[in-house]
Amino acid sequence: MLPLCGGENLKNDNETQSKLLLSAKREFMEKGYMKASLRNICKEAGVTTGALYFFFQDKEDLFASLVEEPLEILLNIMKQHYSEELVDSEFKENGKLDFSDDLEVVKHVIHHSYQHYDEFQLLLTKSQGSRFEKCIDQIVEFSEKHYRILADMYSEQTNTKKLDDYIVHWFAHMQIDIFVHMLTHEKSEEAALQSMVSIMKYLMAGWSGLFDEI
Amino acid sequence: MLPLCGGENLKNDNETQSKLLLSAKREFMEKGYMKASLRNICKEAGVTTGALYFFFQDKEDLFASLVEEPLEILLNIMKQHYSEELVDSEFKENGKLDFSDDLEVVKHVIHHSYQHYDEFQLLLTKSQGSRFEKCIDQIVEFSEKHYRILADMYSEQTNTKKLDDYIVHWFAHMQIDIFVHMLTHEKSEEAALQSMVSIMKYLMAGWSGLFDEI
Amino acid sequence: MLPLCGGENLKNDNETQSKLLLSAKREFMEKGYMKASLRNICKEAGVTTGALYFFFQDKEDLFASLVEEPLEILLNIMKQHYSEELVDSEFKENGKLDFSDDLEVVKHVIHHSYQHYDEFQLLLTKSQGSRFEKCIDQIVEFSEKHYRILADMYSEQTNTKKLDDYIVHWFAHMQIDIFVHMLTHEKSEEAALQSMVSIMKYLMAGWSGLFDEI
Amino acid sequence: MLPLCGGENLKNDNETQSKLLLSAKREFMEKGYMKASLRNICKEAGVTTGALYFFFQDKEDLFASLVEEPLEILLNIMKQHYSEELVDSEFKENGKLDFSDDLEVVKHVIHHSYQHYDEFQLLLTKSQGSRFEKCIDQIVEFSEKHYRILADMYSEQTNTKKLDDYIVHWFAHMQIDIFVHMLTHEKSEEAALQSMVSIMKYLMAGWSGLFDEI
DNA sequence: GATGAATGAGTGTTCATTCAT
DNA sequence: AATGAATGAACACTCATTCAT
Repeated sequence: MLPLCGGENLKNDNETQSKLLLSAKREFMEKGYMKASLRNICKEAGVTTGALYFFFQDKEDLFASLVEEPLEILLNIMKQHYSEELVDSEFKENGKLDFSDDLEVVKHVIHHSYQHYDEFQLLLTKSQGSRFEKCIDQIVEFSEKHYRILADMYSEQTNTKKLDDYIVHWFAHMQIDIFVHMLTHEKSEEAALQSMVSIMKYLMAGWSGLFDEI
Repeated sequence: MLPLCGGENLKNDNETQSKLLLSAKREFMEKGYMKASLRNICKEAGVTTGALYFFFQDKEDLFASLVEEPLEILLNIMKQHYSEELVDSEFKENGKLDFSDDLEVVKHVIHHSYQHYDEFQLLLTKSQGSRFEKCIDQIVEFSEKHYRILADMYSEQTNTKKLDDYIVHWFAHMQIDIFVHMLTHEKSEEAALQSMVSIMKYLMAGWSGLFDEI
Repeated sequence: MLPLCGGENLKNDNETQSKLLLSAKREFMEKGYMKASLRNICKEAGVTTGALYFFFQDKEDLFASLVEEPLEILLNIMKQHYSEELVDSEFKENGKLDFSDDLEVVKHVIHHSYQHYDEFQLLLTKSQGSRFEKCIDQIVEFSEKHYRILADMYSEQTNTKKLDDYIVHWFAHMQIDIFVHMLTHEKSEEAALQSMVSIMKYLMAGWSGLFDEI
Repeated sequence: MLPLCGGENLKNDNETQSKLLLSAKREFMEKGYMKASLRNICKEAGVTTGALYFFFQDKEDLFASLVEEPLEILLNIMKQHYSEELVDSEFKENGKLDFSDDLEVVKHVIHHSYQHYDEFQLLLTKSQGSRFEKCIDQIVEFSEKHYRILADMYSEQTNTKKLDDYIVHWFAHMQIDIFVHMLTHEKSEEAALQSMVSIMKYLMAGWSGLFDEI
């Protein structure tokens, strides 16, 4: 936390550790968490197994060292945006929900995840067998809470029915699925952003309609 | 040998094989394809390793014996529905796309997949490492082709712009994601059906709007 | 032995057994005794494992059923020729050893072994792991005894030194090696015969010289 | 690391590896390559299976570690002798072929192979199933080329007919067979040498006669 | 910091053989 | 005469992990 040594990330000071992380990233990317071989990671890094166990507790810790921080940051971005959003959340004169903040989050999140493209690939498509295999659920749960609150506020203020939990859950899930889909299929941030935004708009357009349905 | 029982599936006549399939289903369900241990499956079935290899070629064949048929049937349901649909596809007077056939497919598909609940769980969430790990893509590809054709027909008849491939791909993907999500989260067929249908309606409502966007 | 049923080999009366023997020959030829798989032999023969064990005691018995008789016959040919030879063995006026009988044996042996080409291939190059893996030694031993007697007779009658055992052993061995070599490298009986004879002549030419050496 | 002991082979520094090699030699010798059990080798060496795989890639590598070097050296001895031989090859006044160099090779080769007696036993009689199973052919091919050249030189200089390929091949094969035979049957180098030399002389005596035959 | 030797349980798979029917 | 289900030990090999140095 302290900007010692000029603020450089302390972890990367060590060359061996860096080589291991790089090699690990390649191996996990190629084979996925379970099939990845620590033996191989060490060999590719030009380092012995012992060295790996000096820096990392075990296989899972090595994987976590790659993906944990980017995930935490993502979660923090969402947390922060959502709390801000709730504070100044207002409804426009036309009585429609304002999703402009949501689009901001999306942009921010996409930017962050393309900054750490490899790490999010690992997290979203290569983590089966590790403790991160359910990380999507974690993210969903996060945005689900947000939409639950948002929906409740809306239905209170417009005297419409309360949205079913499963609708909210699904909406949140859908959003994350789209996000994952983008990250998996679009190589460039620009393309992803464009697709994502137009799809989000499409989804959000029908959102208020949900409150009128029986 | 004699068709006494009215042509009941011959495969399951054998007790050992049945016990193995049951035991395998439990093991795969619990640990996923890769971490599942054949030794364990045999032990739980009260059978030796050799017996397993009498009935199944290898680990993958054992897994396939559980999930292949349900998957094939699902694909056939989609294939059949889609081909019928295209034949008598018409647009209502109000110029809107008619998704009533799609809803029929969804109902049929959901019914089938809840009849083989465990098998689809295996297929969709436990197949990593087997040749079925990409089966979702296979299903998506299937419905994507369908929506591509549907979209082209619509834009021709209404003189609107042709839909981008990625929009079509996303729409198809989304639909499958919802399906997977339902299957994973809703225990009962009724609940799943209800959720699925209302979400499909929501998605389809905005569909024609896509053709007007820039 | 009795020419019942028209003299047909009784073994081949049974179709299943014949198919097994044929399939076994192919498998042993392709993979050698050890790597041959009984499972595979049965599958190729279109027969179950149990059937194999009805006709044959075990893997070795199956192999023996293919090669034993041809080997016995070969040994008998040698035995018969050699005993005849010793009876009317004489030395020509020029005092040289008469190998014309030996050439007769060679011709007979080669004829027999090309009549059962596959079986001798099995015996000589594919039998490792079975009780026939040392059958070459058996044949060598046979002809060694013959040459021992022949050499002793010669040295007695010509008052030359007695040949060392190792020379006799080597001479016998050499002859068999040549035979094996021919069988392995020459596809046609004619070619083999021609090569074999000229080589034998070459070897035999120097034979008498051995008795003069110190 | 320090060249204390005068550059002694570093491989054998390790005790476990040495024990494994010793145990492996015994097992391969007793059962042959295919039937040898790595489990057993490890047990006899008082070491776990993992240890074996730390030092050797697989079963074949373990076998190769025993026999490869001795074989290479043998091939090199032949290569070197043969190339020297061709350079100063001359024919004596009496017009006979000079095989004195060949005898030198034989002596050298026999000395080398008795220095590594066990390894050559493995190579020549226990290697079936490994990549060395055809190593005799390799050696034959080597000396065959040599005799082909030698024969051609002779026939050119004496204006005699060119020797058939199969005669040359057979002569080379014969020589190697004798060598293998010696190594397999004579325990001591001295006995082997004596036998080998006298047999070689015998064979070479008739060699020039081959050029006169039709 | 890092080495490299070693562990030991685990993997999927193959095999010759048996035996009730 | 032949089936086909079942055995159970064995196989080569891989793995994450440990630890004295």
